[in-house]
Amino acid sequence: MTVRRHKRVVFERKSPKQDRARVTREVIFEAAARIIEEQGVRALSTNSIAARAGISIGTLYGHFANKEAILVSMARQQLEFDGAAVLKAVGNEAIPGISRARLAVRALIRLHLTRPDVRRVVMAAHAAHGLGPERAALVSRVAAKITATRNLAECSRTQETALFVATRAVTSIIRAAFEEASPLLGTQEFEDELTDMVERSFVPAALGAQASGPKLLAMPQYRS
Amino acid sequence: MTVRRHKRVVFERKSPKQDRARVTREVIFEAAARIIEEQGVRALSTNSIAARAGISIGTLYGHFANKEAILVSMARQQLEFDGAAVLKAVGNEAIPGISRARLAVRALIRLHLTRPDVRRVVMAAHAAHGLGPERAALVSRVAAKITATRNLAECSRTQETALFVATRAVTSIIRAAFEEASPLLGTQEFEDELTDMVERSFVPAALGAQASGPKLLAMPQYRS
Amino acid sequence: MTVRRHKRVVFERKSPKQDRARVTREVIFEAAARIIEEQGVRALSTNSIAARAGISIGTLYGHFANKEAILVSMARQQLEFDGAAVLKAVGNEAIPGISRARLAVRALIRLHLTRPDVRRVVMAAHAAHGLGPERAALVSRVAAKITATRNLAECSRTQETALFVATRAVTSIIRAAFEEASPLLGTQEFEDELTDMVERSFVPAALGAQASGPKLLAMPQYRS
Amino acid sequence: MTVRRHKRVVFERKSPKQDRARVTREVIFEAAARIIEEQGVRALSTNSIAARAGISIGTLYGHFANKEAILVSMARQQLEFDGAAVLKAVGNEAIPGISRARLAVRALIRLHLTRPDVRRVVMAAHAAHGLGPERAALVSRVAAKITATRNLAECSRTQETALFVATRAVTSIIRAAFEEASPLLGTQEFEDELTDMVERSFVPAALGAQASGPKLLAMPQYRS
DNA sequence: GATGAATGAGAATTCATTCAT
DNA sequence: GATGAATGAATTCTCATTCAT
Repeated sequence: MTVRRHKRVVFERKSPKQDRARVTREVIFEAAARIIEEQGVRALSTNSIAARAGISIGTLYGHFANKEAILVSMARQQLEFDGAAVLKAVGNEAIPGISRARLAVRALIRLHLTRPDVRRVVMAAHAAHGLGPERAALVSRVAAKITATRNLAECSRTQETALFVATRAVTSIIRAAFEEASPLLGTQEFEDELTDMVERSFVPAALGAQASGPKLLAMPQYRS
Repeated sequence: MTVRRHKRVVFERKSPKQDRARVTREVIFEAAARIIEEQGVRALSTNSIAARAGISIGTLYGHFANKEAILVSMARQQLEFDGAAVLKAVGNEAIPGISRARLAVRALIRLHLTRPDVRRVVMAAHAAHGLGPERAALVSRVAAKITATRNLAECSRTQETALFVATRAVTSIIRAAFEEASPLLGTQEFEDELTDMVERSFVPAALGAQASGPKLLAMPQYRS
Repeated sequence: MTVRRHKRVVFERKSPKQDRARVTREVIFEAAARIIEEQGVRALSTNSIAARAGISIGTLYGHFANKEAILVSMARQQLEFDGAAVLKAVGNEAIPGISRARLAVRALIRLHLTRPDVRRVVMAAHAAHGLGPERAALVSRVAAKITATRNLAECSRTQETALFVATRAVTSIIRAAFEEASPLLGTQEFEDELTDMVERSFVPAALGAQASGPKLLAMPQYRS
Repeated sequence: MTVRRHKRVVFERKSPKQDRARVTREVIFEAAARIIEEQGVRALSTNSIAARAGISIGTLYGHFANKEAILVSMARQQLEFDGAAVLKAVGNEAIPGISRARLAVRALIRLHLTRPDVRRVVMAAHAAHGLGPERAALVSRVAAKITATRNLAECSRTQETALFVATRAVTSIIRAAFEEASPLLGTQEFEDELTDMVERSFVPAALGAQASGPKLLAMPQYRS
């Protein structure tokens, strides 16, 4: 009896118990996603999720503290997945002649094309919990990994601002296109435009400075 | 007794009935806004709105069919206001040396700095009701009015796509900055970056082609 | 000031004021009836009645003390109308060979075929207000008028019980047929059966005794 | 420890779960009945029922979809009970000299004497849900069981019509007597009259034809 | 750890009725 | 007498969460 039951074996990544828990969580996620897609957010309740997942409401609460926790968890999983997907797409240098920016934009558009309703709902929950900074951090981390391979020093503006604007431009515009049910979504033109936007943000300093011209008068007193 | 009470004065624009209704609606809007700001969306209920507005729940339902109708109405009012504000800002040529793009961006940032929580909630309700296209139409209308005074023909891309991307870039990025509670908000740098983005979108074809030429610093990114 | 205002002049059947009030009441009745028929009792509210009648809710309350008063009033009018209709039908001796009982049954069936839903609702309201006895009195009065021309003395049972059973049998069975959406409604057979039932109730004692004599085929039945 | 607690005993008809649910339903029924009797239908609300039943409103909704479902359920239970009661009464041949018709009539009157208000309300709800045909089917089934033991073939009219009229006559007249608070209720005379009516409906064909006499002129076009 | 009946605060909405104009 | 905005008690029903089994 050297090895205790329930004790994780060293080379085993996850114990059966943990695996089972993970499966249950996935089942819950999928149930929630289906309800959002098929019946809308208003039909999303802990009871409906449990019923759809084929588990009892008690079990659901054994895995998540409350309803919001489910959505936030889903959002985090999605964010992780998105980050990995973009990194993978960009890292794929197999196709020459296509800029890294375009690869990233393309990957993001594709990501947003799948289960847009679910994405919107879980991200809204994530944001509503004041986790915007968490998301920002993740986006920045991924962006940093990509740009780290290039020399960013030549850029005309602070890396951070440029990064922020460029990344948000792409993700936000895609989201806006969805919310407005824009016919542009899925067109080549849309991809081109976004790609250009990103690339333009990283035009060398000299050119950038020239392009943006005057910028003489600042914008003072903001107020709510 | 030359002038009777209750007698409508000639120059009154609106009948007392309409005015009263309008005032009540405004009172309801303000109450809803305050609740969102002070207690969050979850505390927003028809009962709480009526209580805060100092009217009975019955009166509230006499003015709006349901809770959602209130939010959608607020969103529409806000959109109208936004459009007017941007047009006014751009039309203001008093300050030379500041591009129209910058004026628009500045106006939008200022608009978003006011009651951001309220804006987020009402816009979400507006979008949730499938009114994305309605909003898109309004944005396009305003953008068209602005660009109509410039020669857009020189632009390298379809007017529509360019317009869409440019306008959404600005509004969406500002919104994203809010949701993430970004420290960039309110900085000069942020305004500069957005302004550049818009202006670059409308750089004449030739220059545009040149600008996007290098494409050396591909800067993709990520988001869920 | 011999003649007071508001005092009805003797030879004037109805003052214009009263006529107008009567018209308004009829308009209200018709509005209520239409709502019951078209949208069901649940849609019947003082507000919906006023709206449908094209008058203000305040005016409605100027004519009726409350919602129930409207229905009770409608029921009374209907009962009066029913009584008159039956009496007229029975009095019509133009068609020889048709028994008075049959004429009454026929008239009642026809009455119940008109606006059955409205009838059900207003009669239920009438009964719910404990006005059953009022209705009973009216039915008895009509029945008395009809049978008064015949020699009821020969009947084997108390006039009252016989009357009660016979009249209720007809009206109640017709109503039951409606509530159960019975296919018998409107058939000749149904009329025959009801007519027989009434006539049998008034068969002279001797014959009646004989008829009920055998009692071989007892046919009981059931209902909740 | 041969018998474990929580272990279902072999002869238990129903699982504890089902039993508990059944008890709760009965508690709800009784609470509703009491409110109807003591405070009238207008006091009947889901809240008042739950309170009176000593359960939470949530539990009530866990057992019934809505208020109407409770009443319809009560009506069905009552209909089942009534059918069984009548069959039992008729089957009781212990008392000779009393016709089956009389036994059935007597049973029905007795049934209607208990909780008349409750009966009226639940039956009204049942009918209002368009379940008249359901009720008709049950009545017919019970009537068929009773008459099945006798030769109905000799009857002068279609079995269906005769059955319908006879059964509805009894049940409807009893109900009418209640609604009108008739003093006849509970008298021997009333029972006699109803019994006669039923028996007369099943007088042999020959006699029946004779009794109903002329019936020469049909009654044509009915219309609402 | 799973179960699911029970909970009950609270949300949305209705509607009979009043009353100042 | 007409009007109809305002009232607010009352009603139906939901749903996140708990806890005994």
